[in-house]
Amino acid sequence: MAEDLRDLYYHQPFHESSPNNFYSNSNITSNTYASVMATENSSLLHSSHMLDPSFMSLGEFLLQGSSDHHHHPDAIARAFGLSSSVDIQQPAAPKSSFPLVVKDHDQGATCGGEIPVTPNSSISSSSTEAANGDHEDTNNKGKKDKQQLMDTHEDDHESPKKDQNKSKKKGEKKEKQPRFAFMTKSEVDHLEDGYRWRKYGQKAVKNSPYPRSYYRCTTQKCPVKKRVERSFQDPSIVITTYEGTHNHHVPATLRGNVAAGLMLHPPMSSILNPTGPPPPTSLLPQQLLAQMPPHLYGHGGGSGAGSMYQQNQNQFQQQLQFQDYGLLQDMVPGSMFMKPEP
DNA sequence: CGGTTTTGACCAGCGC
DNA sequence: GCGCTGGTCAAAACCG
Repeated sequence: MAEDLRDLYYHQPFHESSPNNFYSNSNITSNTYASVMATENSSLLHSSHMLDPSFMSLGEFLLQGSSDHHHHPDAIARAFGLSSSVDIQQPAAPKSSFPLVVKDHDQGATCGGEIPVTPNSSISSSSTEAANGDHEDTNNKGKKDKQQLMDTHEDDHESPKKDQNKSKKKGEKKEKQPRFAFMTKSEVDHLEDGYRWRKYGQKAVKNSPYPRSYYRCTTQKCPVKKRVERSFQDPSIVITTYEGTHNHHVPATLRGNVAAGLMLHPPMSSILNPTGPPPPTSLLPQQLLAQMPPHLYGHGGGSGAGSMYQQNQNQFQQQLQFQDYGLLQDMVPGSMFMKPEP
């Protein structure tokens, strides 16, 4: 069953469209969607609902009523490695479409981002690897092992690369890091999440004009990495994959900004409670912001620069002048898909 | 000048 | 064994 689920999840087709200048960090689109696509080692995966082919959108998930204990909000926090609970309300979101996209903030009409799915369709390209979990599960399994080993070596400081590789034991298995991916409708690839990231690689993606970028948390000894790539079938969609759990708090220098950003960002509030008052601050832990795809709470910038965040914040404020954030009314099924343990 | 990004090279795993 | 691919390294370039 898990395999079926993964198959469904991993074979999300995307609309084909022409590339755009997704490298531009200067623009924030009017559309920002966020969706969680997959996670490993997540307690959420035990929910029988996740086995429903219709799946559940992030919005649905987040907003699942407390009556459904399978989807207690705490599970979300747990999924993100958090501890705080969230008061979540039931959305009136359709369940028909798939994959699901949570509309973050948007100018209303252009709530595209809804990605129709053909059950038998498949994504052959690794450009969708983040969404294509069997890729990650198979191809990356060994690579992740290597990766972790290399990471640990990094901490040791810094023997030549070849020595690092030589010193690796083949049999050693890397501990599986919790991982989750998000689909985001955004022109900005790398979005501010409160943590500082350093780009350490970029690779061309097979069958895609868009490269995949590799980032590592700059905090010492923090193992968290993330990959950012753009869907080649819908270039407006960014797929962000987080791997690992931060072993530290959000960098202090960014906290204020992030927190401030939160206050200014209706999207998150709307997601949690579309019609009601802003949620209590306790509902928006920094960790949640940091661990969640940045897009869920608005736009962020590149690799953790405060200036970038400031820039985005300004842009967001500009958006505020024109937008009505009626998030959940327009919410379409999103893509919070929890990838079950194999 | 320190931190970040870019980018070509390198390596391991996998399929054939 | 070979080629392909994804992931990472690390020197150079870039930037504030």
